[in-house]
Amino acid sequence: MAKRPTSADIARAAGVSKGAVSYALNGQPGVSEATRERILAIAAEMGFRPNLAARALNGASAGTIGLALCRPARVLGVEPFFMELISGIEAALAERSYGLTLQVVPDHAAEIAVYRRWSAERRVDGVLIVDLHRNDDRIDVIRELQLPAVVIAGPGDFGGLPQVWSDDAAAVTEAVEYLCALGHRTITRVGGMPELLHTEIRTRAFAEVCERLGVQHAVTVPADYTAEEGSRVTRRVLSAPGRPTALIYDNDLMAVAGLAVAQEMGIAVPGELSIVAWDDSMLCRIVHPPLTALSRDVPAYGTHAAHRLLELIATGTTTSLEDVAAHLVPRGSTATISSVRPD
Amino acid sequence: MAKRPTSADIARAAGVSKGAVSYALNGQPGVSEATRERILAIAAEMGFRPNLAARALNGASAGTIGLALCRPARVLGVEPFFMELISGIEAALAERSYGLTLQVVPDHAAEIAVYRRWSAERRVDGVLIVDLHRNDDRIDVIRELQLPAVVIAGPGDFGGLPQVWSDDAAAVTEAVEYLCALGHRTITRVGGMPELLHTEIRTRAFAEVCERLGVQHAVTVPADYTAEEGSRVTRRVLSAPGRPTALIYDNDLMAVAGLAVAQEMGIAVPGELSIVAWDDSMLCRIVHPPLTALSRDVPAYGTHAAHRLLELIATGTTTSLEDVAAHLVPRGSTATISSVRPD
DNA sequence: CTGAAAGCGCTTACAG
DNA sequence: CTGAAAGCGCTTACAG
Repeated sequence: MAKRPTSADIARAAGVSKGAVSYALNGQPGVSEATRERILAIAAEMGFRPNLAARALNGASAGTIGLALCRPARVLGVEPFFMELISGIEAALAERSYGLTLQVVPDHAAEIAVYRRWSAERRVDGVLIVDLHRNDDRIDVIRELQLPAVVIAGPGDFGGLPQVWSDDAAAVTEAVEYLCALGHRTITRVGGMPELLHTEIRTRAFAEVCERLGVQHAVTVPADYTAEEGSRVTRRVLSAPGRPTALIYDNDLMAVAGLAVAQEMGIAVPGELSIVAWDDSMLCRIVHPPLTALSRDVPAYGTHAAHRLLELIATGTTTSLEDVAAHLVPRGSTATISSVRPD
Repeated sequence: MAKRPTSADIARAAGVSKGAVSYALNGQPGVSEATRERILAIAAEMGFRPNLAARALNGASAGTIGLALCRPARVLGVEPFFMELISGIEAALAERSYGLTLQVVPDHAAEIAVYRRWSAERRVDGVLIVDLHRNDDRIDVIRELQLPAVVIAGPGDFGGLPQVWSDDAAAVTEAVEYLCALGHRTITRVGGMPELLHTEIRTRAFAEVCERLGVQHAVTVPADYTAEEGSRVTRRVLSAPGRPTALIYDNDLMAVAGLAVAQEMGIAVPGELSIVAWDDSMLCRIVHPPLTALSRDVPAYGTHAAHRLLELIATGTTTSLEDVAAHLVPRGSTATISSVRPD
C-alpha cells in the first residue's frame, strides 16, 4: 500500500506551498478561488486526509468528546437509558464527524483521574457529565482543567457549567396526581441512589405532592436501579402489613422486576396494585400488562446535550436547556383502586 | 491555570535534554538509573503528561480502538448484547489506558467510510468488527487500509483476520436436543437477520440437528432482533394451524416479546409452549416464567476480543480464539410436552 | 551514558 | 494573493 499523502505531497503536485494547501483545505482566505479549487481537486484525487495528530499539535480540536460512565457494567448492559442516551449523542456527533470516547469507571475518583488524563493528553475536546451529586466533586476538577463540559442534570448550580435537564419534579407530580385521581391513597416509590441529584429532586417532589393531595402513606425506598434490588425491595414492600396500592419506580428495569414479584406473590396488577415506571423503554411494553410509564425521548435528550457541547467547544459559550419533561403514558398497569378493593 | 508543562520544561527543571526526558519516561535505555529516577520524580511533581498528539505524530499509537455498530439506535438502546460486549471491551482497554471510540452507522457503506476516515486520520490503532456477513465487503477495505482488526465472528475465513468466536452450532444443537428429550417434535426458530453469518450458522445447525432427531416441523422464521418483530412473528406462528410446541429465539429481546404474545393469546408457558432464548441477560430472569436460555459470558467475549486486538496492535500478530460456547440454562419456560398435551 | 539536531505533518504569522 | 519559515511537543537516530 502506498504511503498516505501529506500536505507536502499535495503542495508539490499542485505546485504551491504547504501553507496554500492548508488555507485551501480549511476554507481560509489566502488563496485565490481558482487555486483553491485546483488544490481541492488534487487533494481529493490523491485521497488526502489531514493527519489528525498534526492538527491537534497546532491546537486544533481532537474531534472527540468524552463520556465517563460510573455505573457497574452489569447495570449498563441491561438498563436502556444509557444506551439510548449514547445513541442520541452519536446522532449529534455524526453530523460533525465527531467521535465519542467512552470510559466506564468504578467511582468518582477514577472518573476524575480520567478527566485529568483526557485533558492532559488532549484526547477529548470536551465532556458530557451525568449522574450529578449534590456538591459534586467532579465539577471543581472540570473547572480547574478548563475542560468544556455540559452537565446532563438539573436544575441546579454546577459551578456555572451549562446544563441540559428536564423537570423531574413535574413528572413525578403528574404521576402521583394521576394515581390519586384513580383513588390511590397509599403510594410507595422505589427510588434510585439517594446521592444522585435527580433522585433527591424526585424524592422531594414526591413528598410534596403526596402531602398536598393527602396521600396517607407516601414512602420512598432507596434502591440502585438494578433488577435484583427492584425485586428485593418490592418483595419487602408488598410483604409488609398495610401494603401500598400503587408503586412508582425510578427506572423501568426495577419496575419490570417489581411486576414479576407482584405476579409471583399472586397480587393482581392492576387489580390490586398499580405500577408506574420511570423511563419508558421497550421493557415497559413487552411485559404483561404493559407498564404505565413516565416517558421521555432519551435519545433526543442526548442529542441536545451533545449539540450544546459542540457549540461550547466551537464558540466558547453555550446556553442551558430545559428539555421537555417526562409525561405520563397510561397503559395496563394502572387502574382505579375502588373497583377491586373498595375502602 | 498554569500552562501544562512540556517535556522541555521537565528537561530544563532536571537539567537534562528533552531526549533524556523521553527515554526516562518511556523506560528506554539511554539514561542512567539515577537520572531516570530524578526525571521521573520531577515529571510527577510538575504533573507532566505527554501530549498525545505529539506522540502520535511520531508514529506512536493513538491509544484508542474503534468500534462501529451497524444497528438501528432503537435496537442498541434495548438489546443488552452490545452494551454487555462494550462493558467487556472497556474492561480490557482500561488495563492499558486505552480508549474506545464508538460510532453508530446506518449501513456498511457508511461503516466503510468510517474505517477510511479513522485510518487516514490515525484516530484509532485498530478496530473490532462485528456482525459479519458472508463475503463481507468490509474485510477487503480493512485489509487495504492495513488497519489492525479482530473479527468477532466465526468460524470462517475473513481474509486472514484473527477472529474471536464461539460455537453457535453446538449451542443450538444442545437446545434442540434438550427440547427433543422433553418430547417436542415441532419446533420453530425465530432467527436473526439472514444475511448475518452467525444467523446462517445457527440456521444450518438447527436444520441438521432437527433432521437427525426427527423433528417433524423445523422451521426458521427470519426476524430482525427487535421486540416488535419478535411479537409479530410469534403471533403469526402461534396463530397458524399445527402450531409448534417449542420456540427458539435468536436473542433475548424477541424471546421476551414472544412470551408476552403467548400469554396474551392464552397459551400456557411452559404447559403448552416451551421457549428458549439466545443470550441470557437480566431480561430472561425478570419475566414470568423466567426463560430457559443459551447463556454465555458476553462481557468476557468482548474482553477476549479486545485483548487480542491490543496484542495485534502491540506486536503485529495475534491468534484467533474459540471462546466457550453458549450453554443451556434451563428455567421455567421449558417443560415436557407430554404432560399437558399427550400426543 | 548524555546532548544537540532533525523530523513527524500540519497551521499560522510574516514577508514579498 | 502567494511563498518561505517557524513552531506545536514529542521521538529517535546521530555524535560526543
